Amino acid sequence: MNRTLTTRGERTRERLIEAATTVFASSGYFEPKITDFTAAAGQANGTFYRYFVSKEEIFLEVVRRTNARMHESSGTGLGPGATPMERIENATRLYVQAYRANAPIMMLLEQVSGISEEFRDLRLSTRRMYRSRTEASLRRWQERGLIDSQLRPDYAAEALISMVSNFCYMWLAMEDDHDEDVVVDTLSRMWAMAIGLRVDTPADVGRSRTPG
Amino acid sequence: MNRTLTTRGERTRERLIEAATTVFASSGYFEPKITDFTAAAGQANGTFYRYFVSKEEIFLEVVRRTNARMHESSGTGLGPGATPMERIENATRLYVQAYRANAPIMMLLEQVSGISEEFRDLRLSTRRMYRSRTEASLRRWQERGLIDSQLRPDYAAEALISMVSNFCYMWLAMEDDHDEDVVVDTLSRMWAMAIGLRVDTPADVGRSRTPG
Amino acid sequence: MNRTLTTRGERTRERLIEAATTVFASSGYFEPKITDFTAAAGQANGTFYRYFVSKEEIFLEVVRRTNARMHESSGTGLGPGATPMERIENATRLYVQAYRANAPIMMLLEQVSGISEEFRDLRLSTRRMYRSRTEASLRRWQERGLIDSQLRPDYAAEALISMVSNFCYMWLAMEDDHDEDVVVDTLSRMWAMAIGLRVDTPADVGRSRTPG
Amino acid sequence: MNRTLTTRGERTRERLIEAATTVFASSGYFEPKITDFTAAAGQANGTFYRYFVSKEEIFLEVVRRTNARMHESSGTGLGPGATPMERIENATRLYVQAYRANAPIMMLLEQVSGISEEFRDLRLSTRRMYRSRTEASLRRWQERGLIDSQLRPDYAAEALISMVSNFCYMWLAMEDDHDEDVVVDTLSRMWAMAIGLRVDTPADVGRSRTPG
DNA sequence: AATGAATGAGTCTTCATTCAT
DNA sequence: AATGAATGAAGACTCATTCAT
Repeated sequence: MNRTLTTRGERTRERLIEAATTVFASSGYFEPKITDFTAAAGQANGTFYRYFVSKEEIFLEVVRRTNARMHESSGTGLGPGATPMERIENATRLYVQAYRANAPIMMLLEQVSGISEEFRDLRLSTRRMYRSRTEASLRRWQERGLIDSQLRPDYAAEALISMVSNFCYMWLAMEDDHDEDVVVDTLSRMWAMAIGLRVDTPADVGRSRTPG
Repeated sequence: MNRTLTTRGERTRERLIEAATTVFASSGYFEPKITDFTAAAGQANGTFYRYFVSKEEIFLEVVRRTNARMHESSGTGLGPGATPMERIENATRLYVQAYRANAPIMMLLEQVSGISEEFRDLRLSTRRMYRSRTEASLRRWQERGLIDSQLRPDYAAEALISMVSNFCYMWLAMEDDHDEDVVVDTLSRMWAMAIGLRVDTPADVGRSRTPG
Repeated sequence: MNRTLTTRGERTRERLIEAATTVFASSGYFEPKITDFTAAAGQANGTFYRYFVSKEEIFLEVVRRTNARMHESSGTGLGPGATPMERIENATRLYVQAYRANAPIMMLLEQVSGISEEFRDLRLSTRRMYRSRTEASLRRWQERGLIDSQLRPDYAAEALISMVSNFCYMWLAMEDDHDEDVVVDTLSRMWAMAIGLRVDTPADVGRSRTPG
Repeated sequence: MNRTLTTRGERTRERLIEAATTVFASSGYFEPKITDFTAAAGQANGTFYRYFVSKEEIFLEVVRRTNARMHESSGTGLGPGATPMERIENATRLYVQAYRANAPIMMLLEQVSGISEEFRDLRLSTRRMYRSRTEASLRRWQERGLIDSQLRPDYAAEALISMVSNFCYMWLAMEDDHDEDVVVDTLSRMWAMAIGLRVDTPADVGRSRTPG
């Protein structure tokens, strides 16, 4: 296979990737046949093999692009003076929005992550990014005494990412009809409280009943 | 197909299900062929069709049994005097243990839940049970003023189940090497804190540093 | 296989044949599986092989009985003084009625006669009987100068049997809605005329227009 | 499946049909497997499915072509001045010859006409053509007073076609050794006489012996 | 570079037949 | 004699991949 593509070749390859994204999104990973991609791209079946060696390969390309979009969306955009609560809310909203925007492929990746090392790594790549950022924040906030010092940042980060990502997954996969603002508020609040960050609560909750 | 099986037939069917459980657990849903099940059960290939019409059907049976085991394991066994914290810890431990015990099939179900309504429903069945129990508890505790009254119990329950179940999934799917006790302690603690339940914390955490 | 059957065995065998007759009649020769016969007879599948070695064998038995019924129905019942026309009408009516009564199997036999020597012979057995009777009648009538002397009795007999039998076949196979009396009258009249037998016709028909 | 075929594809399809015609003719409808067609056409087994979805479909195509040939052969080619007797003889000869030329498939069609609506319709298509032509002729001749006015043209046409077609079928199916000229003469003569058309007969036949 | 025809290995599925009870 | 479970050969069909144009 010739590795250097002409402009025309580049365009054909691009079309195939776009077609595959659509096809994967609507039919999952297993159902589509090679010819579904070429048909959707308006190409002959033999053409596929000029650019990809297998369904797996084109899927990897599709996922890589989705991952890239997820990464792009995760920049905080907050100044250095932002409070932890602001950061949590901002990160949660960005995650929820990015997940929704890329839901079909993200969910697909979730499902196929069990079938090979390579898929698992791809699925982990985005998660690891969120997890390590979260862990770093937790450490910083623990050092500053802002949150529960007893939590292990690594475990806690994993748990928080689980909460948010799996909530989104179930929400979108199972077609539950949630309101985005309520979702973001609830997840942010629980996130903050789970790590012992001070959150505005009615004075009478919990603590007041068990006066020191 | 004769629906009433003899003892011998019952035993053969049972063997096939057990074999399929093993095969699914180690090879996933898509890789196994019908003959893999019959070979593992020491039966001729045609025998499969006496008891099942397709791979999907035997998988459903395998999952139903796994779900049943998950349900069985979820009884709390705690007396009426147990505190919320005790209940959370107990439930978390039971869930983590049940998940570990049935990990291969639970994870598989996670992965195939996208390929058909029926699989999705089966995957939801266990989740729904946990979610509704959780939601009921949250309502009760809110009524008694023990936890944050601002949280919507339905969203919060979904978030908590997400946190626990997806933590387990990632832990076991990605072969992270966690310690069960730390997992249970961390998840229980975060669960409790996330809902505003009073948790033993060092007196200086959070609240004291950010005085109103 | 034990050849001498007990009374019970005899009954089972009989049930299988009856069931097979029904099944063949409604589903043709190729569609039915061995288990269809046993199921229809209320017997276990293995039982079939105690009495028959194959579907072909039970079919032969079914056809033999049908053939026997066709043979029984073909006796004329007319006295020695009957006229040729009376004999033709009687024979035609008996044939048509017998064919109708045994239509499903007769038609089936028609269809399977191409698949083996044995089936062909069975199909020919009834036809041969009718043909040789017809041929004999034609010869007799030719000797008596009652009919066209130029016709070869063998060919003519074949043609007449073809006319009647195939008319019945198409009638019943294609679900044309004919009236039995009209069928019998038309076939009898044409039969008689075809062999030059004097038939009552309006004086002006044919002959009168082309006076010698 | 791409519906527009290239020249190469067209040729392959054509080869398969020709091969199938041969295979069906010599082995009947049920015996041949898909691979028999492809092997006979020098093609790989998968190739079959590029052009046909099933054995039934290729059989239908084979029969359609045979029917087309039967239709083509049925043009009389006689001028407007031809006598009814000439027309009957001509039509009979053409039918007998066409039947012989396409005997294997015609006989096969006869046999499979019982297994599906579609086959039955195809089998009826040729028959219907002959029957309606015959019926039309009979009506015309009745109007002109040339033949028996008591016969119902529809029943009579059916009977005549039965006589000719089933004679041919038995002749060729059962491998009787008939002489084509005798067959045509006999059938034509009987056809004519059956409808009361004046036929050259020895003056002493029938009528004279049984004086009113 | 693109096409679409051809290939054939890999599976599923049926069902006549045998076997153990 | 009867049962129904088990067997496995036979054949259909799919589809990734190669090939000729």
